[in-house]
Amino acid sequence: MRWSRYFLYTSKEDPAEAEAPSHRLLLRAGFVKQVSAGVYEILPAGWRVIRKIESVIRKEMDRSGAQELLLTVLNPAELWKETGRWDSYGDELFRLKDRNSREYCLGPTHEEEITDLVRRFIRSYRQLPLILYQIQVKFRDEKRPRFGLIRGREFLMKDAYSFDTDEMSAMMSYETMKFAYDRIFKKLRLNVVMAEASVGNIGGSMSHEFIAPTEYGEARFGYCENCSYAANAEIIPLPKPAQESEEERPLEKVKTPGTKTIEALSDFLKVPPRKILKALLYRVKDEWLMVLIRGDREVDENKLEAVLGTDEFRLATDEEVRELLGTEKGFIGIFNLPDRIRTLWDNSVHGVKNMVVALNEPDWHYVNANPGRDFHYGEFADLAQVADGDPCPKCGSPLKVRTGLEVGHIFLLGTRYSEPMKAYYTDPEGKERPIVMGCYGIGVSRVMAAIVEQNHDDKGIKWPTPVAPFELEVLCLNMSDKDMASVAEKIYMEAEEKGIETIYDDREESAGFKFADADLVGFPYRIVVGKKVKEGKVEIQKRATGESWDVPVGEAVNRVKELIEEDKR
RNA sequence: CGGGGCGUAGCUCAGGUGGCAGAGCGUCGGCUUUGGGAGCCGAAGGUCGGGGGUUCAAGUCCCCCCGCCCCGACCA
Repeated sequence: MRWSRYFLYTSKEDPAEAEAPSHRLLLRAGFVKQVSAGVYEILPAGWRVIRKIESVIRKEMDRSGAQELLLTVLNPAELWKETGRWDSYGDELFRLKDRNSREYCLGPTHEEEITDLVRRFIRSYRQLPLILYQIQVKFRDEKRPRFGLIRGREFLMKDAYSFDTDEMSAMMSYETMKFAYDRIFKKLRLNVVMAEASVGNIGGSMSHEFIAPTEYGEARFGYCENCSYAANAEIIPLPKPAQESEEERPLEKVKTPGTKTIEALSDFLKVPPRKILKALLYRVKDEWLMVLIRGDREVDENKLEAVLGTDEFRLATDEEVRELLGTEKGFIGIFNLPDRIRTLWDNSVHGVKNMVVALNEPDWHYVNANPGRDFHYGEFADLAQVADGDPCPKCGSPLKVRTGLEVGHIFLLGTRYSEPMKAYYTDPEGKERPIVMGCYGIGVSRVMAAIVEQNHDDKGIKWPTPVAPFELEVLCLNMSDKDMASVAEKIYMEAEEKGIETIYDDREESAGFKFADADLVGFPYRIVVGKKVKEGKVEIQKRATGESWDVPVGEAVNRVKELIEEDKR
């Protein structure tokens, strides 16, 4: 491909709206174009990357026995009503009506449609197990699309679904997919951690997330370097710590003017945050709940949701705190509580001695409050966000907690969909049984973003060879120099002939301009044709490492071919 | 959905107290230049996000709406 004819237009300046590196670089280097919030066009160079990612996925899915098909984007509402998700999916579902007022949605995922398809063809245990998959555009009307391709409202996804006769067999399908995913991410040169995850709304009994560690990420996960445990932070349990052995000091009431935050109170009293009892008032449906947690801890609202069994809760407003407790936020405590307030004590509070506790009186705190003597614990629960250094639930070593991007997620669904949709098969005894399902997703467009997040520097992208839009760029530094241009042309033709995916920068631009563009767009190898052609030499440069080699003109293409093949192994 | 920021040329942005619509980059034409986003000359390019209002006069002040980004909540 000649760059002078290629639909690839870079920009010298960072786009104003982008912050995350992948968002910024994919826009600036001309891979994608934004249409509206969370909706992107994928331009030719970007599409070449996507197609390579897809082909890696296809190869591994096919190899594991899965069969590709293509479901519809337009889903009839009836199927979604069968599983109850027409209502429970909420505003995230793009809904529309046809000219006859029949209701549809744009598929955000395809459990309903695939289950409908399978129940029409699968009748016998002899037809199972079965794994079907597709690569298709998905629609989710996210409340907050973010970071370009990382969280879009329209995005590409590979979704696979497994169908088995029983839980045991389903587990084997699940394991098969786990191995396939492992191979896929390795081939994509994406560093991922497989983490235990919660099943969430989709339902089911077991789930793992494949998280690519990145600075800009939405998933928090913890992992243990000692025993290789890894899990999404929201499901890592934190036990009650042991009782502190500190001697109990006498209770004291202290004036603490204006100390509305833990930080301010800690500074004022010269007491570490972990010695402060933090109290948060929640509105849960129509009831009140006070959560007590150590001052150095944050509430993980996913854990709170799991404990409460509902997501219908929020923090109380300033007015509600005033009305109910007669105090201000920052001075909420456990004393003189109205009976109708339920309390939940986070495990972290257990055993802490000589705490600072508010008493629902603005500008006053107790210091040296002790359990048993000055107050009594209530119901304990695990509600705290996991932090770096918390103990591994398997072996007790300190965990590392990081952020990342969830690029894949697999679920053992059980009969969550087959049961309500009556997807049954007949077993060898002639009895009807529900098919046991699993589902397996990879965010294809998000994978492209994740690769950029993990492979870039301040100049631009460094595409790993297996997913690069072109493997080689031939860069002619001066198009008006006849010798240079003809050598560059020859090298370009030779590279194409030898099956190297090559882009030839034949644009009439200055050397600096072309180098800067080459770094930005990030093709893994380039052959620079410059002044050294006079000595019969050109320069090979490797984007990932910055290495370069001067080689004779006649050897350059073969040398690059070797390097590329090595990378792809 | 709550909080914050922004919307002016293709892109990045400047335009106190209301008074002729601007710069750099990019584009087009010409000259010159070619190992790290070159230089000079010239040109084209705008419903100032949209609507309403105040005013002799609105990019600027007021009201309503829309869009985009960031934080939080939410999220297979």
